[in-house]
Amino acid sequence: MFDNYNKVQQAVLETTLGLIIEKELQATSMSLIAKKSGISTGSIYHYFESKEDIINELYKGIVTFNGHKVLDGIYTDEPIRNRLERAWRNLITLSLEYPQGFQFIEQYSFSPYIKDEVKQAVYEGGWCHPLEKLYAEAVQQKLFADMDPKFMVQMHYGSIVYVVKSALNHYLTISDEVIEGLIASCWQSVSL
Amino acid sequence: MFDNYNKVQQAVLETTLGLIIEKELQATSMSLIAKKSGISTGSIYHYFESKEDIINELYKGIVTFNGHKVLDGIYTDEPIRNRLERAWRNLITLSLEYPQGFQFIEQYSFSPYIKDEVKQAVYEGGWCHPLEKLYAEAVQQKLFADMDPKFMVQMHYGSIVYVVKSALNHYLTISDEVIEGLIASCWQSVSL
Amino acid sequence: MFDNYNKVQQAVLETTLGLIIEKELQATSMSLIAKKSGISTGSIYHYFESKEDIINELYKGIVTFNGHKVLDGIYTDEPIRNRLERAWRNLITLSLEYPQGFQFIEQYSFSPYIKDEVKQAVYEGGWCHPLEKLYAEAVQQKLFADMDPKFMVQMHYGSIVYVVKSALNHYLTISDEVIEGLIASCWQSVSL
Amino acid sequence: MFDNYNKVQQAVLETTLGLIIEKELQATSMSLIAKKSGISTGSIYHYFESKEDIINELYKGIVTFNGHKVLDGIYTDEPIRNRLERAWRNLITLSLEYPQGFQFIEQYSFSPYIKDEVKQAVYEGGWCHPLEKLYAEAVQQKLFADMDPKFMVQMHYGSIVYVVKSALNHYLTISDEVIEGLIASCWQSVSL
DNA sequence: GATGAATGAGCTTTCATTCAT
DNA sequence: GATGAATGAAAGCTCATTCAT
Repeated sequence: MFDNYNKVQQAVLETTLGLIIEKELQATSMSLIAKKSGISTGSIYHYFESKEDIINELYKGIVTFNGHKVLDGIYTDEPIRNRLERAWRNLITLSLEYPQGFQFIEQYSFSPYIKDEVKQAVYEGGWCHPLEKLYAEAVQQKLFADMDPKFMVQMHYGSIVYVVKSALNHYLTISDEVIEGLIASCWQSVSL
Repeated sequence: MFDNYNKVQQAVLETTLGLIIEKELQATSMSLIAKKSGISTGSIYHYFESKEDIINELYKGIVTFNGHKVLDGIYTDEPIRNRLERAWRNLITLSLEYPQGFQFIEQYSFSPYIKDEVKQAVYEGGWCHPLEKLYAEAVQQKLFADMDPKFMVQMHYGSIVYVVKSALNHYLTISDEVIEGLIASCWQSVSL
Repeated sequence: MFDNYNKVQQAVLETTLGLIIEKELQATSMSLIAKKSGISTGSIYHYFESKEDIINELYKGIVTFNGHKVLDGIYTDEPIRNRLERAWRNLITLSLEYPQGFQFIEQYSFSPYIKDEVKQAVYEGGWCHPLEKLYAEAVQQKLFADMDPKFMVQMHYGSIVYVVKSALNHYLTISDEVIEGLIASCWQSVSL
Repeated sequence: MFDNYNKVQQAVLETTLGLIIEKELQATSMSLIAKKSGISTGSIYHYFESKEDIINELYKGIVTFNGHKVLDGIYTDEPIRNRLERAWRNLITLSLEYPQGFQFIEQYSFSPYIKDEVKQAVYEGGWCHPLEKLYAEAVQQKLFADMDPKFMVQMHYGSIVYVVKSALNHYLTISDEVIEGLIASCWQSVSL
């Protein structure tokens, strides 16, 4: 999941992610990360500036990883609908396959612990912009109503996030049928 | 916002909410809450069992408050569409007027710090069930496609949450037009 | 056990004794005493100056009570041996019947928490002096070796205390036979 | 006194012992131990699990130390009387030379703060068993009356403890003569 | 580069005591 | 005389971070 980092950093980031999801940020101490990852605190501080730095790198790493997964296969010459639906399907699959990363982003995208400059990455360096372009195209092709693509992306992203969240919280059960309904509803919600 | 609590508890809950949103849970120490609320730590512990207890009461209080606000004016004999759209409009207004409560629920509904029994309140004691009933009616009246009301509520809730979130993060700007578009999209997304 | 005190004081002293033996002095808080005794903290402070005062009164009260019990029936015109053995038997019975008072004195007679002036009560206001007089008589009657009565009292008191202590700690089992052996050994240890 | 421990642990244990005797357990705070021992609280918690752990290790350490001192020179082929009297003399010397350890055991051997498993050490890992064997031999050799060796050990231990205690409390003065009288009385008390 | 013992500020929580009612 | 809410200093303990080895 953290391909841009060296082995030590990967071990730290993966261990930290697991601990934060399992126990909460405040219960995830450096010494616990050290013990679970097998890296001494001294070494952790050699590769990361601080605990805050680890969390922020984690955030960046997950957003980057998610971006690649979501955008996988959307730069084709197929019709927009196929490509857009593929993106949303990618997002659903990703969230269910990597629930820790999904939960982490959900839980900490509002947190003051994540620096504002890093947060921008979610919106600007992530998959938002490419998707917004797809929406803009759909508007141009008169497929979608003339609304701000940014707005539509957030709206649909929210739909998906909450259905997945409910599934992870065991409030809903996700089936193929549900996924199809979700994707169809997204499309229909803004169709002309 | 916390009408069921006495004055001391209200002061503590309101102060805590403000601090958590401003600084993060882990940076919100009891002594800071005491100093800012003007209640001594001893008194805080007279009214709350622990820090965890404060956070959980905060959660419960906000969910209850939000529930009343969202459901305000939906038990009329108007057509379903009016009542459902009123509920969503209530939610949007509420989230923009009380952004701290909104952010808190968003950030901590996944947190292990909130006890599972308290989390259930969100789904079961909150506004979800009444809204699900409205959706079930709409399905029966052939207004909506035959999908699980729980699923539809979550989907639409997610749409609204993410649009509001983007606005609070200054990624989007919300106008009346945006709100109308959002509500219309929700309705259209599952309409037959 | 605390006949010289009023009802409120008695309730406080008895509750405190029970709690200290069960939980330790440091785990016996004023609020716990208040809750268990049914007396409010305010009232406790009306009748006692401080927590330290309660403990010291407790000490005095137990020592006084024990003194009466031990000396019961020794001011007769029977031979010294009968009277002395009766005193020791009284002590054994007392310790087994009121183990909490016994333990408390054992545990706290060294404690800096008990004021020095109060501690003197054990030696001087308690049963030590009367017993020392009996020993002095026994020395005079050439029953006992010519040793300091104070020394002999402490020596025999120690014997009894440790046998009782071992019984309370379940290291020894006390039977009538054991008690007879103990008393006989005390007598024999200093006999001429 | 605490040879099995490293330097930091020794400093902590010795400082703690001194403070507890001087001020009482509840007045001996971790920060006071840290300040007086020159070890930071963090380090103390690196070497001990908790305050309770320190106290229990203290207890174990003293009991072990005392055991060696008391049993020193009793495994010879001299007559029993010499060896037994040497043991008691060792105990008296020890208690007067290391009064803090002596007082600590006296004061806290009843305390719930000391775990039951640790308390057993006093009776079973300490010097009691070896001494009980000596007594059993003395019984077999018809030197002593046929009584439970455990009982006799406790009885004599109590005699010594209380004479020493009285001396430390300045109620008695200990001289060589007193010590001789004490040892002789112990022997005589159960002699046939 | 790697280690983990050492630090001490700061955490949550308790508790003896006071005092308005 | 009785109450118990209120106080805040101080308790035991944790933990991000440093640095000698």
